[in-house]
Amino acid sequence: MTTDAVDRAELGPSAALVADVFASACSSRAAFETITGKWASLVLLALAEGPHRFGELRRRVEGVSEKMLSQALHGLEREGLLTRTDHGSVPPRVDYALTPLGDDIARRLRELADLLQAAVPTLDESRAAYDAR
Amino acid sequence: MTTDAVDRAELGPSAALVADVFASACSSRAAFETITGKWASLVLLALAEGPHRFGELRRRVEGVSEKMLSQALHGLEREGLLTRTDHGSVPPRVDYALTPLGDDIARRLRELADLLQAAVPTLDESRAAYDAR
DNA sequence: CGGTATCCACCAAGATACTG
DNA sequence: CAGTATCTTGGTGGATACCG
Repeated sequence: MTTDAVDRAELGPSAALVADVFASACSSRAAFETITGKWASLVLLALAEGPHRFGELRRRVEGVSEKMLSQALHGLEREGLLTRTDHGSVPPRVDYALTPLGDDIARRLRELADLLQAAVPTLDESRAAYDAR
Repeated sequence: MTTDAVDRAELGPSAALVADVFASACSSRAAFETITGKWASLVLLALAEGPHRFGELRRRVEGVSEKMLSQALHGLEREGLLTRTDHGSVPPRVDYALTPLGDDIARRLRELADLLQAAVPTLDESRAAYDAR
């Protein structure tokens, strides 16, 4: 962590923690941006339902391209949120699964998604009202 | 909602819900993308600590430009996650505050951020290990 | 099947300047 | 103070083609 974040450690609601998502240099912020990325978040959500193969993810996450999926997968693997298992067989088989940390995070994302899914009518109304102005 | 999502309603953990974040046409997905946007998520986190003025948010969310902040604010207001209160005074004073739904969402994001902040050592290690390969 | 490589278009986003 | 307007550019992401 940076010393800036240490200095600020007594201020926020996350007082006991040294890290700070608001700090642009903090690695928690970088991880936060990876996770909240357009595709990465949906990949995490998909993997929360169990391990998936590349093609399965491609189909599950509607609209993702191979390139973006590959990129998201690498990013999440880098942050240690998922594991990649290449079975080295022919035809190839590669499984992606969440690590414990990844699973924790995915669960929160799931709650968020559930909240949003339940709020769809409210959301649609707000948007319509805003656009009508 | 799309009929596809209705058809899929009995499959996932969100079985009871008709909406589906995985569906690119579902409004919950649009909201999900707004919320998980780079700046919007940090704005929500900041507002979870109480109402803020424009300038306060600008300072709190390290690295955000006026343009991006303004944009994020409009997006969140559109989704009905925050309210904008213009006091119409001179000098101008405008307050941004979360709606109940916005607050629900922000709380989940806070949990996510806390998880990440606590995991910083793990995160740093994973990243270093991955980059070393 | 599970990707990578390359090219390209577009737009997100920064910088700057200006206004109510 | 609280923004909007305009310009410019770098990176995101789509399409296509190809490889182990």
